[in-house]
Amino acid sequence: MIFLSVSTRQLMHWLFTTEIPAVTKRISHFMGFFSTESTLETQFAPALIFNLWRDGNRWPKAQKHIREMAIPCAHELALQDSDRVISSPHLRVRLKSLTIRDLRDLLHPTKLVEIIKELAPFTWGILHTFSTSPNKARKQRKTDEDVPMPPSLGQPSAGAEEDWADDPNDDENVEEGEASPEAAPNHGWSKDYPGFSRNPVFVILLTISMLAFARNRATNVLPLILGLFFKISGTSSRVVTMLSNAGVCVSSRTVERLKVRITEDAIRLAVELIASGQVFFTIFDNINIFLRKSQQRISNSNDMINATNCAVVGIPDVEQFTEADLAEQLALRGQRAKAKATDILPTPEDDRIVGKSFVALIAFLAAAFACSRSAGSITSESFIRRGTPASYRYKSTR
DNA sequence: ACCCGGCGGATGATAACTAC
DNA sequence: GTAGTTATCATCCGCCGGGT
Repeated sequence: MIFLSVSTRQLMHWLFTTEIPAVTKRISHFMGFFSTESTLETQFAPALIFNLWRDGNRWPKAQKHIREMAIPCAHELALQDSDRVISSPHLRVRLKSLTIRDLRDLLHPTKLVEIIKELAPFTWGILHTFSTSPNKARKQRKTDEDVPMPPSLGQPSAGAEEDWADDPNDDENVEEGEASPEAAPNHGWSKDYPGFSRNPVFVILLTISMLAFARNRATNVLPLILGLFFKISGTSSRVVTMLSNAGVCVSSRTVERLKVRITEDAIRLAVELIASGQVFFTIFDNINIFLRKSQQRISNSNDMINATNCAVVGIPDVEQFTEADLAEQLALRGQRAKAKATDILPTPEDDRIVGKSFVALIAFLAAAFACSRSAGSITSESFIRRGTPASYRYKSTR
């Protein structure tokens, strides 16, 4: 190099652009990846060069420019992440074909965390570094008490996205923490992020969801769940509109459509159960919801929703009615008018059964509670299916 | 190319607030 | 005290554009 009086730049440019076979062979070897080697620097020679360039003690002024070189690569990685996220079938919900079963499956945000983490590892890593790196107070506390912090904090290097701590594998914390932070029974995530008042995993999940929803409105899993949650929590339409514009949730109108859809599905399930021949019972329940004061000057009127809720509950372990029972059943029709108080008077036998049922109910609740503490969910054997067959509005005047 | 999901805006009602 | 403006709500409608 000195003998020929060429600059390093000229030499490097020639090395990586020449067509001379003896040189290209060596350069290809230099650019190759050798997975059997132990360290990255021996696996991939450019990594060795890059790490030498990153020596801030030797070339402090160059560091700024070397980092800037990585920015276009970061953009490419972000675009790849984004493409994967918006084209994933797991993250899109089609309202028209949504069923209650689908919706129940969706209400497990832990699954979403795993899906998005896999689809967008780079973006997740960047946001993780952004949100979980210790702030001034935590750094101070760490030096004072030597509190163990999650790994990967405080090293925002380009390779940091791979080595952050595994996600807390707790079932409902993301959902619970979002729905009712005070009532959440176990803050499982807080042991992974000591000192944090919010679960960073949920924040990152929501961030990526918002970004993807802004780019492609069909990537709507989390916005749909959150929209439903906001709506049924009584959030005002202005707030929902604002959150919808920010990409947090779908519009109020879309939540209305979702409600229509799952109501249709609920009715379908109820009809299915009734038509199946299984023994069932129904519960009717009136609900009266105050909406707003609609008139005060002439009359005192309120707008209310007055609806009747109907639950159809199947009883699995009861013998089905047969045709032979039909005559007996039909003979009962109209007999209620002749009923007397003594017909429904509890007998000692009833008292005994109610007592046993009560004990059994307590036992079931205790078992369900224990189950929910260990497995994170209650699986009930009863088939409760609900529908809202009729709802109507009228103005009540008092 | 076409379907339809989702969005923005309209609608129609009244209470509450504000400027004059 | 009056007139005008703003806020609020559920629901309806037309249209854009993503996805098949």
